[in-house]
Amino acid sequence: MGTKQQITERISGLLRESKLSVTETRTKILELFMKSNGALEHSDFEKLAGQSFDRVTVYRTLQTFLDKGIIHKIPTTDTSVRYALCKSECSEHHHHDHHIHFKCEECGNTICLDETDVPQIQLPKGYAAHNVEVVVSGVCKSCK
Amino acid sequence: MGTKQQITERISGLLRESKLSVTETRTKILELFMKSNGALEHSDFEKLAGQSFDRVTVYRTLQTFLDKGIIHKIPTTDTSVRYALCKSECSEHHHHDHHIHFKCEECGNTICLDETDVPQIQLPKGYAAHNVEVVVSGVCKSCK
DNA sequence: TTTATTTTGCAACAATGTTGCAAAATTATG
DNA sequence: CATAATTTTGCAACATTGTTGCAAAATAAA
Repeated sequence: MGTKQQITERISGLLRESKLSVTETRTKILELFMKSNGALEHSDFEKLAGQSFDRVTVYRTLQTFLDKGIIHKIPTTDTSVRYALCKSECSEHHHHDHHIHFKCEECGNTICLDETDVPQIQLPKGYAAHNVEVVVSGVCKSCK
Repeated sequence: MGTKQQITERISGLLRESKLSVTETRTKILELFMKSNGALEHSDFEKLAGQSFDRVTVYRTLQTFLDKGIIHKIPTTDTSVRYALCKSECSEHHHHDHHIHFKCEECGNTICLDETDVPQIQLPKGYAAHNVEVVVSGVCKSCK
């Protein structure tokens, strides 16, 4: 993962590429994403290392990251919203989230399985598919 | 779909099978599910034909139906929760929702595609799959 | 360093979901 | 069919989650 220094520089670069000011809140939130390899939800951000950020700021920051293609949402069956970092192929105008998500029933973590292909779905006649979301639930590697 | 009378009887039977009292609220909500072939969200129920039901009653009714395996939830990327009727194979203890969902970007409707197979997903080693949720978004038959 | 722009935090609000409890409706029993 | 036991409903009050406007603070540009 690199040193703290390297990560901070990588984050600054990422923000500048997206034409966003490099601020403390944004840096901390991106750090958290990089540290955790799973998906995060809103509440994970408020109790952030040491200091606490305003709820409103967190909402706006996540929305900004979504708009710029830095993060993406993962579908859930409850009212929570989960976010994960996008891979480099994503950009503001072209989203490319073609990977599946795995939710562990034991630890509750949701992770992106980047190497697993999204299957081709044979839809009935008359339907046009633009995007396919797959969420598999079960037991993950670590909980087995 | 049968006459109004037949539908009412079918609903009563369904409720009694699940050991639930046959009440007006429950009947109306199940009628709405049967009339609409798509998935419904909470707000669809409150403005229900003629009369309006208490929000709390609707929440509790939907939760009860979920518990009994009469309806199931459909994953979304926002905070809304969508519900659809289960097929007959579902029961209180064994859920069998192996069908995919289609969300139309034009009309906003979500429907269950019962005939379309859920694909086999090849997970990385160490992962055990219990359930696979697939939501395809695009343009539906009617909106094309 | 100063100015212009962007971001943050607060307050206030809106929407959504939950809990306890008494009244009403439904079901079970004699 | 009438009454008792049980379940469900609706209200009030509250908790949680998400949104908007605006002035102060932080960041970027000159």
